[in-house]
Amino acid sequence: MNETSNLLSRLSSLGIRLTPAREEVVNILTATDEHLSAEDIFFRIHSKDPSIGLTTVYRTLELFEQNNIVTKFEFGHGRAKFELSEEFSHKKHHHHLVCTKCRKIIDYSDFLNEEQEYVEKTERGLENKYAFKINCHIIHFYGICGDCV
Amino acid sequence: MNETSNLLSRLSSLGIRLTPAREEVVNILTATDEHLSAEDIFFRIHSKDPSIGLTTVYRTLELFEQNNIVTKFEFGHGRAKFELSEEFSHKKHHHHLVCTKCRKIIDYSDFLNEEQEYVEKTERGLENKYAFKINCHIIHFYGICGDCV
DNA sequence: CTCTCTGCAAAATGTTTGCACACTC
DNA sequence: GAGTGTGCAAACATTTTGCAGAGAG
Repeated sequence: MNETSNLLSRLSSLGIRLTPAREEVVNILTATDEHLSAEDIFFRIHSKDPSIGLTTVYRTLELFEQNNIVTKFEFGHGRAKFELSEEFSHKKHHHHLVCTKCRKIIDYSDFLNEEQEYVEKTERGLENKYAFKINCHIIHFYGICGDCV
Repeated sequence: MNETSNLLSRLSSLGIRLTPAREEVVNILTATDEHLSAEDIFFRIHSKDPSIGLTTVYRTLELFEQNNIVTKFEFGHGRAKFELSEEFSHKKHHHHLVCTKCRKIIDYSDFLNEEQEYVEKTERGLENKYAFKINCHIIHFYGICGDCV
């Protein structure tokens, strides 16, 4: 079973109907490697099916986010970006490298062993010390990319 | 030399005048351990000096951010939060533990050794592989706090 | 006198909500 | 027929900008 059928069965098991709008959002997020904003997604949908509105895109993304189907990132500069959650994405576990000048975002999947070791240790420790149940983590490195120096 | 005089000399070396509004922003950020939004800062200033406007607070924060005096965080939910950069803060190097239910933010300074090892290795590796000059990193752990279970 | 800093009001931006209609079960 | 999903327009919240005046050097 691939990620997409996995996603579709998750939707139906949650009782979330697969309407045309939702299907398009899934398609777009599945097809891209970029980090898209709600408006980006809306424009791409709009070129295929102009009857679908921006509001629906927002509502779909919120619904998906609350069911852990998509993850919302705020990299700064006020516009949230969305990507499929790891479970439904063909992308590997990754983090983000952000150029603070041109705002380019690079996904990197390097150093996962080191990361995992650090993250596991830290998560356990934080859960104990602060009585948290930790669900996820984000790691962003910020800097200036080669094109911007 | 403490952090505050350090900060003041940085401002003057940058040719940034220490106006009353800017001084108040510095005072408030120095005095607090919380993560304040622009509006939070504005309200605190306003109770001391009602003549200072929200616009000036935004402009001051932007100026400070661009000169690495404050760091802007977007934890989600649309409102940016500001804190003094490490160099000027009495707080230790720390990261954030965020409750996704009540939005509480805990600063933690634990596991810094493990972190440093991981971060140094990763930074060096990323700089080489992606031709970046990395300036900083953020690590956020998200979960549900003890009060919210 | 020039340049910086500011407050105010207005604009811009990104996102959410109210409502009426359409569609599904 | 009840409940879900939708588009549109309006509302909303946060942040930014234009402008004219105040203040510093």
